[in-house]
Amino acid sequence: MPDNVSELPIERLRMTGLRPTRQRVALAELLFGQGDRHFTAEMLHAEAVGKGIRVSLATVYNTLHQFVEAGLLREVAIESSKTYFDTKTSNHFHFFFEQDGTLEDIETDGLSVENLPEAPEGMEITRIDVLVRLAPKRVP
Amino acid sequence: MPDNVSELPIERLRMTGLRPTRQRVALAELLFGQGDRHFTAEMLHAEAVGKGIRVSLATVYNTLHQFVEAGLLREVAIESSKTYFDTKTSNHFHFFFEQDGTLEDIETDGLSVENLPEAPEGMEITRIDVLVRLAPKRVP
DNA sequence: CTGTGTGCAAACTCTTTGCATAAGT
DNA sequence: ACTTATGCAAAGAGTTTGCACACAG
Repeated sequence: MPDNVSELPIERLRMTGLRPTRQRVALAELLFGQGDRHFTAEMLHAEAVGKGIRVSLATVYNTLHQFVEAGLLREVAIESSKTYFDTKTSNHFHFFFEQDGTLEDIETDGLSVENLPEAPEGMEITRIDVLVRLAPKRVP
Repeated sequence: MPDNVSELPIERLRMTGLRPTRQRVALAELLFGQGDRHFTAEMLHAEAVGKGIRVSLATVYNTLHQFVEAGLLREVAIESSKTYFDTKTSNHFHFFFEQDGTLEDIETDGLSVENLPEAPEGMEITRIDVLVRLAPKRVP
């Protein structure tokens, strides 16, 4: 497993035209090695440094934006001072836990928005973001 | 109309327990005098100053947060460095124009999200935010 | 009068940038 | 070699805070 797993991100980067540098490959391995993830630049930087990867916060920011541009990541719209990213780029929705500010994918199969009005003249819909906000149920 | 219109914000503020100071009344008049509005703290501050209202940016920030807490305003979740507020507090959705970063209410009574999964154990849904992202239609 | 609100400037957080150095092809 | 990426520190944007003064009740 450790043999070819490290090759995958390199391919992925090459295909997007990004040079597979040490830092980019390491970050890609962290991000795409496991299941879907939600995180901020600082969270990823801390994780990388914690695992002995030498990378600066500025490079993490640069890399994340490059990944978004390349379609490997997307940003999530929440009202927070921090920017959240998501490794799942296909159209899907999120639970947002207000208590701790974490995100979780909504398993989406049948999910849809009904009775959406027309896009205004000359505009087209590029994406629909749905954020379902959750709080601990208070006992009545 | 110009007679009692200026009284309304005062009532509104009293009911929420906020003292109707000069600045708060002036901001409330700007916000609730017309139809629904979407704006940032800086936008509102600029508008107020432009109309000769003497108020500091810090007070605008404080006031907006107090209004949110009082239920007179709500924040809108978009991925932007700036915080957007909305004078319409009832549940409704938004168009987001990616080109210029502006917001618009979606006029719909029938709009709904279908097949939403259960909230996780012990959690309840506090709100559902839907953001329909629009870009200029490109000619095929 | 008494206590809350305001203004200002400084502090803070998150993010971006400029430039010399390092690394990929 | 040639070009692009990285790291660092400093700058930048947006927002919050602390404290003296002002104002509403």
